[in-house]
Amino acid sequence: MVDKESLQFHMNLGMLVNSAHRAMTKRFVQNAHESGLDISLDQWMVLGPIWQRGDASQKELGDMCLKDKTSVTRIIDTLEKKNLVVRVPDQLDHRVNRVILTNAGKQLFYDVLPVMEKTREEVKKNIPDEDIEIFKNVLSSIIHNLENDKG
Amino acid sequence: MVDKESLQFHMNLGMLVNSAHRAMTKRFVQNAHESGLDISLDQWMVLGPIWQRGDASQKELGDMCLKDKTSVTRIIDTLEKKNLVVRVPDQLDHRVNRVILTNAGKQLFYDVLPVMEKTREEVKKNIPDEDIEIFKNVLSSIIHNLENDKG
DNA sequence: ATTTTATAGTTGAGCCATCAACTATTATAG
DNA sequence: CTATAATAGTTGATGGCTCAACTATAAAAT
Repeated sequence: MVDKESLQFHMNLGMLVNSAHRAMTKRFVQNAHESGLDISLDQWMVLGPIWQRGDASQKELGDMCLKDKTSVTRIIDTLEKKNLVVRVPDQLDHRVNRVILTNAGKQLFYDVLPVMEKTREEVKKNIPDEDIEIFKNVLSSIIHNLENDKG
Repeated sequence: MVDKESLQFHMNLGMLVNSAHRAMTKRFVQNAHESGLDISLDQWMVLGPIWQRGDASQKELGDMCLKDKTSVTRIIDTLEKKNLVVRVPDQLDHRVNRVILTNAGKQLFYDVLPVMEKTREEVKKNIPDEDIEIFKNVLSSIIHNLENDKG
């Protein structure tokens, strides 16, 4: 229930992005839950690149997901506790872990795909494709504008 | 450092929003820190409506900020610890707290305003105004699409 | 007037983000 | 070869989000 006043107040860019982000995350988790699947959006974000590549170091996962290495460590911790992935020490570089999917992880990945698709459709409902394109471009520009975290 | 591969992977809407959101939050906090101010974006989001109204119940703050009541409770806890706001029991309805700014809270609000403005400019740099408008509209539509949390 | 229901707020648990400090390993400089 | 620097990952602290369960108060139903 978003009344006029709050919406007006929230025409502030940052807050709009914040709210949209939380709404999307929440809906994804709810949809997954309704399908009997227990996974967070962040866990899914990490699972994707592992599936895509077969394996990935935590560093690579951080780059792909634009996530901090600390976050990756803890998400992998959680995924490992749930027996969805395993860490395998890299034989060449002993600093790195290769993260690979277990069979349960692969299964979950396939199960979640339609949930992702459903959520995507709910999110985009009644929004013209050309606006979505502009929307994505603006997001990319913002990320680019803020890229130099330490600059 | 966002390479092509990760960017392509991230053309996924949800992840783009996620990343943009974190980048904006991070930059705001960094800018505040550079000005010697210690405040998070969420604390600022809550401070705004209190300042605007003079006082606000936690319920109202949640509505204005599109935040869960639990989140509001804890953000107010933090703000109270920092002596930026105080909870005053409502005399008419004993269930509600009126939250008001302390002098330190008001001072901080004014101090943060230029930081907010600076951050806003950094975020919007090189993005046409009409694209920003579409961007906001898409965000509003997404929030609207996902509004029925329990529906 | 008494039950029932709704509302405002709090608390605990689980997950994620950031910062800073740390270990271990590899790469580079001298 | 050794000292130094860079890289991959972990840990602890602090802050925030969500869910579910809870307390206290107010409003509605009968």
